[in-house]
Amino acid sequence: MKERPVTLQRRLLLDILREAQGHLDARELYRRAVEKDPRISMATVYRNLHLFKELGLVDERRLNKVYCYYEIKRSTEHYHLVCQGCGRVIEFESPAVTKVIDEVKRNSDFDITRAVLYLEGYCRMCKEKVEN
Amino acid sequence: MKERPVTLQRRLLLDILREAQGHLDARELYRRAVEKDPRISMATVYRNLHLFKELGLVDERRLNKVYCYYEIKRSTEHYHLVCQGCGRVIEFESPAVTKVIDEVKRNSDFDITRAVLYLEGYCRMCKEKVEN
DNA sequence: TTAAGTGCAAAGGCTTTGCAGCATA
DNA sequence: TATGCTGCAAAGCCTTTGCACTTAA
Repeated sequence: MKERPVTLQRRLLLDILREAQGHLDARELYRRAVEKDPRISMATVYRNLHLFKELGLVDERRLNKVYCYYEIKRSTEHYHLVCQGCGRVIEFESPAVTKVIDEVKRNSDFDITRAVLYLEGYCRMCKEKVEN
Repeated sequence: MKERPVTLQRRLLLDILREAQGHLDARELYRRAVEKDPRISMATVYRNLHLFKELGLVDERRLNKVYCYYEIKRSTEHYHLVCQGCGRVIEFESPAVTKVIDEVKRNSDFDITRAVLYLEGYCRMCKEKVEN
């Protein structure tokens, strides 16, 4: 494996991602990073997000938005629920997804490496707003 | 409902989408449209894709790519399998997905309007290439 | 006739890249 | 010291928008 220097910027970005405990987009990650290191640049954010992804440290998710969300990879697989009203993103786990994957594996010649699932809808608050 | 003139461009774009029987991105849709009408512009493609989406005629899918795929809406729900080797996109249906949705509905306060699921992996051909 | 759509070109928004200087190992 | 990273600014891409002209109804 190639040597990768541990720079201050990398440490900072990973710390923020870990602290965030959830999906951040590049812009938000940058915003938080600048608070601690005003000299950090957007290019560094993007370059390191790509690196982290390559190293398997973070997951990149495109929740039907223009930009991506990034989050520290965790041991348990989880999926997302996106509220179309307020944009809130909620995570959930679902053993039933495994069944879907198995079903597809049986019926196709694909080697499945990743399942991307997200559900769109309205959370309780936004649902009520729409009804009134 | 608002009056919507049926323009030549709209007819052409819908025809292409219908013929395609699957996911096209804006660029490819434009490429095919230009063959029949060299004067059509990319702006028209985008404007009409938005319109079709709004009218519920097409579905917009972001299969973890920079751009979106568009496809004519069909009666049966289906999902996508994307090969990370060659980029091929294969559609599949899965009743098991319904179970996942029901599960989430029961466990959350969300009103779910749409499920986005796609699986990534390697098709048989690409799998073999990787192994050799 | 007239409201709506189209083409063109320019601008937007997110992301990538070239390059010179800087930092890690 | 040498390879690799950073900041900056410019460029790339996909998508949207302003405006004058054209078209469907």
